[in-house]
Amino acid sequence: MTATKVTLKDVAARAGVSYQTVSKVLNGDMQVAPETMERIQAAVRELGYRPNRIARNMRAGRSFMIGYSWTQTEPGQVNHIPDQFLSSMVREASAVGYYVLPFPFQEGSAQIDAYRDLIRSSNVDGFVLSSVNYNDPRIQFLLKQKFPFVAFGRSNPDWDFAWVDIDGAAGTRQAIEYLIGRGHRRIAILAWPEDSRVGNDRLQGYLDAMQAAQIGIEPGYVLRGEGTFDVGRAMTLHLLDLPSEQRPTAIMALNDTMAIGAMAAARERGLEIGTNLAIIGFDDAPMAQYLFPPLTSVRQPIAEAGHKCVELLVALVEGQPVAQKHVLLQPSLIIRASA
Amino acid sequence: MTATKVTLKDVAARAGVSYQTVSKVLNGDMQVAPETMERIQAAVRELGYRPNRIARNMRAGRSFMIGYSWTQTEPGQVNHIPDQFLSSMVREASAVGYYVLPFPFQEGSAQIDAYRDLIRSSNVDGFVLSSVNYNDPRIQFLLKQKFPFVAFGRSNPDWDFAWVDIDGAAGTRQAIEYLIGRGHRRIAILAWPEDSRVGNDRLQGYLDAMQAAQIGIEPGYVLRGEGTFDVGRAMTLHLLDLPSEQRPTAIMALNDTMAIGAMAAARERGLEIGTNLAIIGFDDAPMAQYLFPPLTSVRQPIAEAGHKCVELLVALVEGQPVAQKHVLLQPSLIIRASA
DNA sequence: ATGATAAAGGCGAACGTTCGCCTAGAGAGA
DNA sequence: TCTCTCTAGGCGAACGTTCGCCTTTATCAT
Repeated sequence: MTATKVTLKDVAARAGVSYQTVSKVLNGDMQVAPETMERIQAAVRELGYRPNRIARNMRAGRSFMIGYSWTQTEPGQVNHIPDQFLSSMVREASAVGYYVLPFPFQEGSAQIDAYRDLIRSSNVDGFVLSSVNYNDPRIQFLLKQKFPFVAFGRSNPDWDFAWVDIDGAAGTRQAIEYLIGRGHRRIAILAWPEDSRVGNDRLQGYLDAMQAAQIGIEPGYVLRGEGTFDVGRAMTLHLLDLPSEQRPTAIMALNDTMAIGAMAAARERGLEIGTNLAIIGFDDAPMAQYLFPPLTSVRQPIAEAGHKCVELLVALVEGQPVAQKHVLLQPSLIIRASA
Repeated sequence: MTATKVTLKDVAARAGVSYQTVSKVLNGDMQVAPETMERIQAAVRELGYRPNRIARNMRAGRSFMIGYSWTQTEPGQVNHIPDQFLSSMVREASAVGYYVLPFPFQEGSAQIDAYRDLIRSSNVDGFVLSSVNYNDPRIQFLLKQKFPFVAFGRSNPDWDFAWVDIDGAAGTRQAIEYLIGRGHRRIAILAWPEDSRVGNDRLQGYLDAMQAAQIGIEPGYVLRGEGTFDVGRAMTLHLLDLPSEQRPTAIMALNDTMAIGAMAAARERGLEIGTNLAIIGFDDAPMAQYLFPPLTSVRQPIAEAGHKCVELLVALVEGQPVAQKHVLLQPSLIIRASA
């Protein structure tokens, strides 16, 4: 209705009280006569008053914003995770009166500068970090600054900070146990470079499951490389070209993109996936269900992770006691036709 | 270094001038002696001063934020578009001194309430809308409020507002012309319900290309339904079960998800995709290249669209003259093995 | 010498809140 | 009647900027 901004003073004038009184009444900080209350509420309604968030934040010395920088998916890479994670954070943040402020991911020292700038300009009350790894400089920096943050993912064990993570080892273990239960013994794994914390975590699940089943780890079955289609395909071709008595009967990849590369390789070698060769991925990308055959994969509770990150961060920011600073969520194996 | 917030007054005290002078100097609004300039800059550097954005926005009566509500991808749907679009907006906004404020998409009247609230609370200076359709209530509302916004997508032709869109008709036309050039005459199209503006736009390209080639439109070749895998598969099964002299030799789908459904159907009928049956999708989802066979698809310049939306919106917000209120971007056909 | 002009910088006010303290009046106990 | 207490609400200040206007001093032409 009114084009111009409605302020507390406008409401106060209409209700016949001082504007500070309106503020207090709306915030429940003051007892007033029922009749006054009614007048104030009517004025608010009629004018369509909403508190000016900027002024409120100014006064509070806070911004009620959560900074979040995310690695954009490189074009051509299949990655639905960031999208889902952000979406879930936005929903949860909105529910508790916060907003998520996404800012561009940057490489090198510019990255820390971006975080520093946001802190100094009072733009955010805290951060959620994703794609964390060993020795993450952002964690180091924020710890030193004593600035509130929550990491989605673990880092160095001796650093003390709040994190939410998905139990990658458990995911892989579940998948490998499933394969073993189906009678597989020669199980290969397409893993990531050693500097990837997530990769090592997921790999550990493989090692654990194999050992628990008393199957020796064949070093030649543990391949490491970047998590791309091409690498997954090349590794699988290598495995399939082993002499037939050494050739694995099942292959697990640490992400779906590699698994899809593995499927392509199997097709090239004329193998029927799911019968001649079992393949399992990790991530349960939306496309997994539409592949031929549909890909068995480990699904991560991404939405819940986003939710937990925000919940934890808000508690930290507001100085509430935090029940548990570490949240480890369990993934689940989605069984389809590929294994 | 300093844990506490550094303000203009701190800088001023150290430089030995009034804090207003510091403000003006930093904003280039004032000439000072070179020596004073040097002292101020040194103080800024040493204290690590950054202007408090909240206070600055308060004074400016603006927030330098762009509101953006996006339909989260339903789990199981393949949609990389929103992710890419948001990422591009964030980058561009950051380059011109703005931030993007994502807020949750809501259904029904709550949706307009969300926009209204953001306006009234002075939270955003403008909006970018995506997933617009005919009679979009958000456009109606924002036009009435005279609040700045840019739509990613067109709506009713008689509404006057700024938009950025991708020329869907041109994309489909290009694909159909390619098919015709390869000798196809019996070309079917898996289209969307009639209430979808985007769907109708893309369909028009099919009609245009067929007419230009003087190929009559076979009504049975134009199928409409939701853009899902199951619908795409069902439609394709229907087409493939036509008597052989009526069976289409090529099928275009208005998105990749339907095209993947079509591929599944073709496989079920024992057809070799790319030789016995040509299939083309739309969107060029990241997975398209990894399908078997890799899917020919129409790629949209999403990043450029995000860029243009922000550019246009910022011009509107700042009252700069806008060269063109309508931007129509051209998609391109990515040819792979499926057609 | 004098007034005009420009350069360098100070000062008060305002943006819209919230917060703490103050006050006018009413009611009540002695 | 006097004081004491409670209630309902007013008032000034402050958050950190930016903006407009004012003051001081030096420079210069007359």
